[in-house]
Formats: sequence, C-alpha cells, structure tokens
Amino acid sequence: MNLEHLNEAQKQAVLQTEGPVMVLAGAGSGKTRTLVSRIQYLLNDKKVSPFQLLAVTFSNKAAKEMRERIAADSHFDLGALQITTFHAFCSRVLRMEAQYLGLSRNFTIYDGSEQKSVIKGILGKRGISQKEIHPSEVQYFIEDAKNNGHYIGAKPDPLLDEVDKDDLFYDFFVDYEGELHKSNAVDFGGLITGVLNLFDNFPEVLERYQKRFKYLLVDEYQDTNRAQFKLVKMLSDKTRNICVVGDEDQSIYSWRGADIRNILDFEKLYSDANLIKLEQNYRSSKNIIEAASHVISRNEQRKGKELWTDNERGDSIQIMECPDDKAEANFVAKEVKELVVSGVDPTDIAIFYRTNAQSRVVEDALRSSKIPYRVVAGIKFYERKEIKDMLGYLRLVVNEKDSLALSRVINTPARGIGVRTLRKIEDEAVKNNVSLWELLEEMINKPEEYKHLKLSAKVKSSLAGFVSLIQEAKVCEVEKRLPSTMYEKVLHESGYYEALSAEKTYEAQARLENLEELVSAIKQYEAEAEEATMTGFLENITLDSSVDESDEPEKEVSMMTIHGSKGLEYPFVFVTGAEESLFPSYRSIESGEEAIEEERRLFYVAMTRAMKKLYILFAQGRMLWGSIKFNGPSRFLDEIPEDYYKWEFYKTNSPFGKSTKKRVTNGVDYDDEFSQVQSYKETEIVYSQSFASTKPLAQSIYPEGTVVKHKLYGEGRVLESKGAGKEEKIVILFRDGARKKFMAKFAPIEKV
DNA sequence: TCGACGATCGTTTTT
DNA sequence: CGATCGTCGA
Repeated sequence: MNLEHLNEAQKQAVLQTEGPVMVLAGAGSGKTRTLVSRIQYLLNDKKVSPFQLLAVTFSNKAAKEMRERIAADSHFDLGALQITTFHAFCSRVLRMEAQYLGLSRNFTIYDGSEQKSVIKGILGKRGISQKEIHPSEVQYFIEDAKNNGHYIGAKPDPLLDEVDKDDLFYDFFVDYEGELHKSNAVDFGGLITGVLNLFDNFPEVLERYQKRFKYLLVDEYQDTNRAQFKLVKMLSDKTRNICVVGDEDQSIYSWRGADIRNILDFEKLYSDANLIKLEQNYRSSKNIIEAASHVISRNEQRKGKELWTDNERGDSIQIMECPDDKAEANFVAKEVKELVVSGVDPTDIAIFYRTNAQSRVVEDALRSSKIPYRVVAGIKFYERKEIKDMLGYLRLVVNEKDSLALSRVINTPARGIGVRTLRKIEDEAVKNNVSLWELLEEMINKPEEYKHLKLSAKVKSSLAGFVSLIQEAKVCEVEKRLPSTMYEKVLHESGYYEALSAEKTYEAQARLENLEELVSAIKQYEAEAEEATMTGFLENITLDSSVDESDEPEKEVSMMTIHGSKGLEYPFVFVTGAEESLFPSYRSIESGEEAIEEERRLFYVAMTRAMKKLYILFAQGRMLWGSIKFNGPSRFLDEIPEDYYKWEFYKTNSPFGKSTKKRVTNGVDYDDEFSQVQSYKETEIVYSQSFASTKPLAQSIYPEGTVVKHKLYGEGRVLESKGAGKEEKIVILFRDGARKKFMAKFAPIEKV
C-alpha cells in the first residue's frame, strides 16, 4: 500500500497495528486521513476481514465521514465493517442479546426529556414536589452513575469510581431503572451500561465479541466516559489490539461524562503503549495556529503537544468590538456579503456561537441582507411536540410496554381521557401488576370486571377507539407493511391530523409541515435500509439527531454552535459572542478552573476551525432575558498575544451605540467585574427607533404601524413585521393590550 | 376535563 | 424574553 501521502508520524500510526496505541492528533493534523489509511492497511495488506474490525466514535457525523471515505476507494464489501457510534454499537449488541437481560428486541430508547418524565413520575409517586427536589438533579445523578459504568447490581470495579448507594438519590435510581425495565426501554447511558452488564455477567457472550473483533479503533477518544472506556478495554482484552485516537485539547464534553483521565492515564493502564503525536497542522495559517497554541498552553490538564504548520503566515485575526448584539450580527452580515461579492464561496464561510439561542439575531441580519444560510443541527426536529406525539404512537405500536408513550398519546388529540382517568388506569395496572396496555386490552375484553373504576360510557368508548387504533396499527407491523404506511394510518385515524388542520393558526400549519417532513424521513429510511422496520426507524431517529439534508447542496453560509463545529474546517470563520459570562459561560466561571479550562478548549476548537481568516466578535451590551447585560470581552481575548490580531471598533450610526458608550464611560467601565443591567423598558424605545429602518418594509403587506382588524380580536396595530409574501409574520398589539403573532397568509385580518 | 391565564422559573454545549 | 407550572372558572 502506498503511504507516500503521509508524514512520518502518520505512517507510524498506520503501520503500528499490533498492541495498544494512542495517537494524539492535533487539530487539522490529518487525523481522519490517517485513520482511514490505517483501516485500509488492515484490510488490504494485513488481510483482516472487515468482519473483525470495529471502529467506534462518538458522533454520527464522524462515523459517517469515515465510512464514506473508506468506501470511496475500497473494493471490499463493507457491509460487515462496523464503523459506528458507541451508542449505536451498544444498541445493536443489546438487541441481539436482549434475552440475557430480560429485555425484548424491540425495546425503546429514551432520550433526555423522556428520562425527565420518568423521574417526575417517580417523584410524584413518592409525594415529593418538584420544588423540594429538582428532577434534573436526579437526572444528573443517574447520568453520572451511568457514565461511571454503574448499573443496578454492578460489583465494584477498580477501573470505575464508586457510586454512593446510601444517597437518597440512589433509591430514585433503583426506581427509575425498574420503571424503564417495565416499559422495555433503555436510555442513552443505559445502552452502554447494559452492555457492561451483559459482558460482566455472561462471560461467554463477551468472549464471542472478543473473538470476533480482532482490531479495535476508538476515534474522538477524548470524548469517551469511563463506562465507554471500560467497554473498550473489555472488548480488546484478548488481543490488546487497541488504537485510540484523540486530542486532549479538544475535549469539550466533560459535562456529559467525558473523562480526561481516559487520555491522561492511558499509558498507566497499558505500560507497553505506543504514543504517537500528530503535530503538523495542514489546515490553518501560521497566525491562527500560533495564536491558538498560545491560548491553549494556559491549560494545566494536558499531555502537551506543539502544533506547527508550514502554511503561510496569513491575515491577522480580526477582533471586532460591537456596541450590541444586533450590531455584531449586522457586522457579520456586512462582512459576509463583502466576502461573497469578492468571490468567496458561501460554503467556505461559517458563523459560530456558544449557545443556540444566539443564532436568532444573526439569522435576522443574514436574512435581511439576503444571504442564504443554513443552521446546522439547530432545533432538532424530533424534539418538537408534534413529532414527539407521533413518535409516541409509533413507539407504542412497536413496543406496547412503553407506558410513557402510551400516557403521552392516550389523550392526544383530546379524547376526553384526562389525567383523572389515566390515574385510575395506572393505579389499576399497578394493582394487577400488568402494563398499561395490557390493562386497557383487558378492560375492553372484560368490561364487567372493571365496573369499580366507574368510567363513564363516553370515556369507555374513547378507550375502545384508542385500543382498536393501536391494535390495527400493530397488524401493519406484524404483516410487515411499510413503516410509512403505518405512520399515515396512525396520523389520520388517530384524529391527530384532523385536529391540527382544524386549528387555523400558522403554528398549526408549521406543525403539519413538520409531520410531512417526518413522512419523508421515514421514506428516506425505507429507501436506504436493507430491511425497513419501524423499530429500526425509531432507533435511527433517536440515536442520530442530524437531519439528512435531502435537498441539493446549496450555496449557503453555515451557522452552528462551537460544539457542532468540531471536526469541521472553513476558510473563513466568525466566532461571535466572545464575552465574559457567555464565553466562558457564567456557569463555568462559577464552578472553577477546571471548567474554565474546558471553555478554553472550546475556544481553541473554534479558533482552529479557521483556515485563512478568523474573526472574533464581541458585543458591549447584549440582550439577554429581556434586559441588556454588559459583560465585557472574554478573558480568552487577553490570552492571544497582540502580534496576532487587529482590534477594531465597529462604528454604527445608531444612536443606541453612542448612548451605550456614553453610559459605559460615564459610569462604571464595562470591563468592571460587575455588569450593568438596564431595564428592558428603557431600551425598547431606543431599539425601535434605531432599528426600525433596517427592517425590510418593501414587500410587506402589513408593515409596522399598520392598523388592522382581526376577525376575533378586533382592532390592533402591527408592532413587528418580518419577511414578506408567504413568509410574512407579524406581531399585532390589540386594543385590549394583547400581543399576538400571526402568519399574514393565514390570519383573518384586514387593513382598516 | 380542559382551556386560559398569570406567576414563576431559569437558561450551555448533545449521543 | 420564553417555556413551564399551577390555579381558576366554565
């Protein structure tokens, strides 16, 4: 195999196939290229069967990319080649071996919000109010236990931290696991710990997998938690052919259990480990690499790498100080526009932010500048109410024990089966020790035995309707009809579609469109999967949040959180919101130096995405929670040596900009550690004066200030108008003081 | 049972 | 500001 295109360190990482290897791959050091070569080398030269190779990574994005790049120049049938995420791998194992753990193969996977519902239910049953104990505290405890590889009945393991079983929360954990088990459900963390449970207690099963996977590869190793670490160790214990690849400087998921010890202690665990460092960066200019290296060198928690590059020095980093968040967004839009006009491909430009909430202002600015953009992994569409509702139905059909799904949909749309009825059913189910679904079926079959529940005739007939709906859908499943067929059936026969259509709001309209999107997602899955099942689809949608862009790739600017940017690169990068309390976030400021180090790594990740030109922006004042906050520039800006940047002030002609400056220099310096807060009322007026003129008024049918009459609400005045034509959305302030949002297209309004 | 309303909260990042 | 929870009246 030809390894000419690799440097020395990369070649070593490819050729060292036997024994434990840790590759520390700096940002832009050709990590994926190396990994792909290593896999091809194993397949082509070492004649390893694809069946014996397991490559796990943390994100679907990374798995997908690697798979595609290997498939691109390989003549093997890669069907047997396992390149997946930890979660997908474990889910697969659990479905195969479900019977060992008393699960059935069609188990449901619960995500965070479902976890929370279960926890709320448990607290409720124990009569604990959510004010006494926050469900998220319990959730955090459970997550933490699972990240540490703990499952109920686990024996102490020297690799793992102990869990405090005397903690009151441990009782909740036990209840919670019981509840999930009854529902034939597993949560994200449980996918991993479930496999640990399986391997700990059924050595013959473990051995089967150990024999199969001769070569193990772990990508994004810095993001693994202790449970995943143990899993990898168990799988590779026979051959010890384990290769982990990561970068401690890009570890940004500790809040989800990623444990930097996995990297820092690898050599302790494997005394014969080979350590290979990839330090040459092929991506960015000298300015960017050197500046980023200075910033990250402040971290204590490092193995230590010295990133360098042969690339040219390049432009200075541009730091822009803006009066406020809108000005920041406007600057980005203006600069992007100039770049595009000068011939830069919009797909070469990315805009980053710390929190998803920040995207809105920027989106507004881009839209009014008519710059096409794409928000990468913004609001995940399966988290929307209507999607969750429909998925609830589908889950129930596939896994009738899923009581959470059942209680979600039994009265959606409203069928007159309210909380009271549901409570009766739940109590009765507990009494008879059956699942909700089993009880419902019993009630329909033998109504005379459930007279004591005192259900009205209306409720009973609603229940009967609901049960037969689910039963009929189950028939589809048994007869192996297409998942999309079943979906359509449930959507319409449940009355969900009808109920939504009956609401004539633009919101309902948007929801219907989302449900349309769900059908296309199902159909796309059907087209791709070798054997399309509803269980398979549901698993896909929970484990892979990324929505496939089925539409043709357009010339768009990309927008994403910094977390979402990991592994990507762009010639032009805008990092927005580099302010104290936002980046680093106030939470990390409160919780100490380790948290700050993680934010610093995040900042480092952001910087090292840029190839040619890096912009870092911050706003003096930012609209947050209905008021303006002055936080001052991020400490990370001070950590970039002066030679590497130009610091400019973005002058706007907005009177607000001036007044802010005046306010700031008059009183407390904005750099002061106390931030000033201005009440919302004061600024609202100023905003509407200074920014009203920037809004696109041209094609709007109901521009701001128009007096209109609404069929239901009477007369009002248009406060805000966004978009034009079909897209026009307006906010109306009515006589009675009510404010309501409408889609101009649907709203029953007319000009007065 | 259910919708409307008001008060009260809190807010990072995601497999 | 926005989402969520609890209370109230129909």
